[in-house]
Amino acid sequence: MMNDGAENKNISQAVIGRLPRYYRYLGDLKDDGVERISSGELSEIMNVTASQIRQDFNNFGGFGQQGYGYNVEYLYNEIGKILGLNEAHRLIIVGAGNLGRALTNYSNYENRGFIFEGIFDKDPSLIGRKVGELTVMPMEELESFIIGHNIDIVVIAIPKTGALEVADRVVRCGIKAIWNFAHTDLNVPDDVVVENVHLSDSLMKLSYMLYNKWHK
Amino acid sequence: MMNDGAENKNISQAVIGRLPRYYRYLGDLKDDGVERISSGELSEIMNVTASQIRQDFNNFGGFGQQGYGYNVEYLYNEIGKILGLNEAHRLIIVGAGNLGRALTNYSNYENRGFIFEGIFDKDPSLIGRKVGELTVMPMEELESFIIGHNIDIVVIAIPKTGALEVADRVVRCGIKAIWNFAHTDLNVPDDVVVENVHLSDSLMKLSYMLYNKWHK
DNA sequence: CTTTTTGTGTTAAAATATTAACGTGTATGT
DNA sequence: ACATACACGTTAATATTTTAACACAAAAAG
Repeated sequence: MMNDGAENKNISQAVIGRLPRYYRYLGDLKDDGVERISSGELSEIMNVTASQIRQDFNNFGGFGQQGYGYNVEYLYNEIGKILGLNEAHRLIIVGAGNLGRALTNYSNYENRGFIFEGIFDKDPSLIGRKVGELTVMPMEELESFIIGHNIDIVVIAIPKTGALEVADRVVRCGIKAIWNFAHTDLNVPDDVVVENVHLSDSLMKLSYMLYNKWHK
Repeated sequence: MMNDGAENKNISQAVIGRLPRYYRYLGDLKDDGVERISSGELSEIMNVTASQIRQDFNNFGGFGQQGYGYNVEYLYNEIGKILGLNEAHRLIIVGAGNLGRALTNYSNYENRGFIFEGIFDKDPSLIGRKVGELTVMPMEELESFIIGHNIDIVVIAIPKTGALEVADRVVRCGIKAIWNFAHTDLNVPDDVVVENVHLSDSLMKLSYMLYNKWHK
């Protein structure tokens, strides 16, 4: 039996962090034509415990049925909704360097629903250049573009010098979500969410694990 | 008083994940000329509890002194050693697309000690092209290059089709660490460590948080 | 030199997260 | 139609992580 849908329950970061992975595996299963799956089967494929899977889904009310399991397509769609993928997101990228250009192209392929509307840089020699289907714009137009194009999410892909200033500027325009690739932490108000992708940190973690393989 | 250095203690993933962030803040403090710092001061700067900081460092034996705190430079160096940054790492990138090219340049600037030795692609039209100081090589030369140049770490920056095969190939050459940007999980032996950077997952997490800001 | 303050390493307590156990509803097979 | 097996949601137990408390060593002050 389903409960209230748990809209006002406090979902832990641990659970949220696992949702995209569920979504990915369920998408693959769907593409393979799999119609139903049990927590036990999924647990084998994903290398997690069946208990954790049921527990995680139950945070949002539970999507399965006793004796049957989960309908793959239904579950896939429900998790998509939880992740906010039913609505389109409009993004801009600040920084037209290698990383900014890579993200423009990469994410357009992989992520339906995340639409890259513009790319900015302060370097005059880059302005006007094409990046995929976009044209690099000067930083002066940042604020007006955000407001005029109803931008949801700002991607910061510039060195740490300048990242904090850009964050301040976009927050003042009402931006509530920042995808931060700069090598620093941002200081933003409580109602603004930041997802950091610190590539150096990730590489250091790999380095640690390489030299300490005996732990797991 | 310091204990044995805790070489054989089992360090949790939670702690390891925080080490690079400590390293980053300590590096900044060092650059600012700060000589000593207490867990209390550091906790304010980093927005974590002082207790956690002391607990984390104590996993490795503890680096501070009562009544004094921590010597910034010493602590910075010690954490660097723990992360394996005292030794040079030789990397290659598989995939000379936008992301692969971005990583080549990005990481050379940001990360001393991680040396990019080569870049590979299966697309004939890319082979021979310059990426920074490197020249794109064909996939046929992958194995011989890894062995000949004593490569430590392989970066996978290709679409998920092909990623598993590349992982198999490099593991057969004795590679023990993979930095994986492909949109899939790799299946590798137990003694090989994989650090995943799933950008789509990260973006979905941001999307979730944007629509569920009330959970902290 | 003695006293007071500082701030660690460490132990204990509280909070979270994960795993296991189980009762019950649904599907499947005879 | 009935019995059996399946597999969920849920509760309970275990394990891990985080936070708080404290005893004592070193530094600073008097």
